[in-house]
This record gives sequence, structure tokens and C-alpha cells, in this order.
Amino acid sequence: MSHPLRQHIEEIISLTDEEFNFILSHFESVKKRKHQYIVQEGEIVNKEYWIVKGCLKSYFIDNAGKEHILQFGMENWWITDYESFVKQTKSKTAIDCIEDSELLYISFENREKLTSQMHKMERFWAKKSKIGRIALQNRILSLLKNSTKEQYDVLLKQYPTLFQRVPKKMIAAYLGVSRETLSRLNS
Amino acid sequence: MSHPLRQHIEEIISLTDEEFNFILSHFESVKKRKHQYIVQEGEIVNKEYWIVKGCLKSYFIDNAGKEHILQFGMENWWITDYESFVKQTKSKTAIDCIEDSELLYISFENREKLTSQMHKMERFWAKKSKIGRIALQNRILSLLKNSTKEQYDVLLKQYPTLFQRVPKKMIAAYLGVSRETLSRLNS
DNA sequence: TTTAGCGTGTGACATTTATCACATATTTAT
DNA sequence: ATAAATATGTGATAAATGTCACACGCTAAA
Repeated sequence: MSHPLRQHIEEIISLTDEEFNFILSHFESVKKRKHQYIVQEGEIVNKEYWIVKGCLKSYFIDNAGKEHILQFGMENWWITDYESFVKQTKSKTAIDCIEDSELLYISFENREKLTSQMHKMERFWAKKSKIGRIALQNRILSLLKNSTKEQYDVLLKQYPTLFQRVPKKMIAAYLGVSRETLSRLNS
Repeated sequence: MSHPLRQHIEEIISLTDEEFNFILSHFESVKKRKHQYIVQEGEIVNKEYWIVKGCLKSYFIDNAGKEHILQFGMENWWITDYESFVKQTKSKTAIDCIEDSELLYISFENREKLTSQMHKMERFWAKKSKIGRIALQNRILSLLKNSTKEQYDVLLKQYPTLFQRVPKKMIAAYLGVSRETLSRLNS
């Protein structure tokens, strides 16, 4: 069985052993425990993370002190503050581990190097960017279109395991409702 | 003064006259009148439009018959159903002209051709995709974070001309509130 | 093991927003 | 020019959601 990152990349482009090893040499590995962060609000993010194992959330706290979750991340997902990483500006979000997690990351510099040296990886990330953009578009569509109950059901259907892994109040923070309202949805 | 599309592209990459003419040869021009559509729900979109002049909206109608607007488009903006165009699947949205409009468009095939023949344009569109993704991310952030009033003010600040060009009920359909609520915001 | 904190549900009430109704001005189409 | 459609504001009421309060079981740390 090949490396999980290789499987992930080969869903989009195919690689030789050498190519994958070259790619992998641009990554580093890190383990984090529950409640530890990988991105803090206000910092300039220069890593993009790929989740080998675990669960994370990207979020921000509004003026009223309420947490809003932009994204959950689980196995085989990428996570970072995309705007900060791409534009090298201050992060608007923070990213914390919800579970003990094992991550691979690539630095901004290594990603630039890799894309310039390996056109395949430029195409890989371009494709990923397109897919990411479409996912965001669909989330906006869902936020505008669906009732909270419908959004909850869609989320449940897309990511059934999420509900065994993260507390309901985080689901509420993702959907943009109070935890009480979420609690009353199925009654 | 150079072609407006050239100016637009040269905000990201620089071009020779030949290069721009080569790019432009992949586009075609079309004029549409107010209320005419360029994309209908359910069709497979195979054009990406660049707005020379005019104003458009991309939207969908929900089960209750309410219109929700995903994006307004004005001069120098790109507009299409991105998911349908990229994945060649059925469009979830429709796109109509709010004003008489003058458009340039590139077909899916020509865009593929152009990106494969001209690496600069691959980079241009990759950059555009990144920027588009960041904009969507920020819209979600705003939808979760801000009150309707705050979102209204942000929109007003970003696109002051929009309010002279589109009816308030469309602003409401963009913000996801009823036109009555929008009307009562400033009182 | 014990204690403090977290997660979750639920009642009571306040606030916000949607919906329906109507009036009137403006724009558009013939 | 005239009629129809559209845009906009506003009152009254219903529905949805937020906020505060409290109970209770479970988890995690001392």
C-alpha cells in the first residue's frame, strides 16, 4: 500500500516513485495534541497542512465573543488559512486540533519551488483550488437556500463521522446558529 | 489606450502585443439586452464571460420560489457558472442581464487550448481562481460574522455604484433577507 | 477519587425577521 | 400617451431564533 498522500495526489495526477519521493521531500511531519493550535489569528501563515490523522477546525471569534467555524478538517483534507497563505497577509482565522492529530505540511517556499520545478504539481494545486472554490460556492448556495435543519441534514449526509467526533456546539458554530436552536432542530 | 481586457490581464501578467492578440483570438463578442440570459439553470455551461460593459446577476430560485443572488457582475469582472464550466455538469444557477450588456466570452475548448499553449495564461487563471476562492471565503466569513446591516454596509463600501444600478430587492436577494427587512435597516 | 468544567437538553421570555397587506411613485412596453 | 408591471416603504401580525437560566450526566485533571 502506497503512502496516503500519494494516493491522495494520484486521485488527480499519476506519479512515478521518484516523483512522489521528490514531492514528499518538500513536506515535513508534525504531531499535535487536542486543543493545540497550528494557526493563530493575526500571524502570517506560511504552511499548508495535510491531515494524516485527526480532526481540526478553522474558526474566528466575532466582536460579541461568539465562535464561528469556517471549516472542519479530517483525514486526507488540506487545511490552512488560505488567504493568509496565498497572499502572505495576516490570518483572519485560527486553526485548532479537536483531536490529537498527525499532520504533514509544506512551507510557502517549498510549495513555490515544487510548483515551479514540477508542472504536474502546479496542475494538481490548480485543480485543488478549483475544487475548493466550487465547494465554497456550494456552501454559500446552501447558506442562502436552505433552512438550518436542511443544512444540518446535508452536513450529516456528507460527513456522517463528523457527528461522532465533534461536539454539537461546534456544529452549531459551523451552521451559524445557537447551540440551543440546533438542539431543538429534531423536535 | 490598450484593450480593456489586456489591461485587466496585465494586472497579473505582462504581455506582448502578439501575445495579447493571440489571447484575444480565442474570445468572441456578444451583446445582450436587459432581461436576456446568458446561462440557464440545468444547461452545461461552456463559456466563461468577461464583462466589457453592463451588469448581470447569477442566481437561483429556491423551492419556495424565492430568488437568491450569488454574484453580481459588472465591468471587468468574469462571470459564469463556475462549477458547471469547470466540471462540465449541469448549472445550478442562471445568469441574466440587469442592464444591456457587452460581453466577451471564451469557450471551454478555447480556454483549454489557450492554457495548454500559453503557460502565462494558465498562471493567470490559476491566480484568478485563488483570488475567487479567497473572495468566496470572505463572503462566508461575512455571512457568519456580520449582521445584515453590517453586510449591507460592507457591500455598499465595496461597490458603491451597485446601488444606483440594481434594485434594492436584488440587494436583499444577495444578502439573504426579505426586501422589507432591508428597507427597514436604516430606520 | 474527587472536583471542576464541559456538553447537552429544555423552559421562559425577548428580539429579530418573515409574511401579508396596502399605498404610492416610477419605469417599461405597446 | 396610456396601461401594466415594477420598485419601494410601512403597518400589523406570525414565526423563527437568540438569550438567559437551570438541570444533569460525563469527562478530564488534580
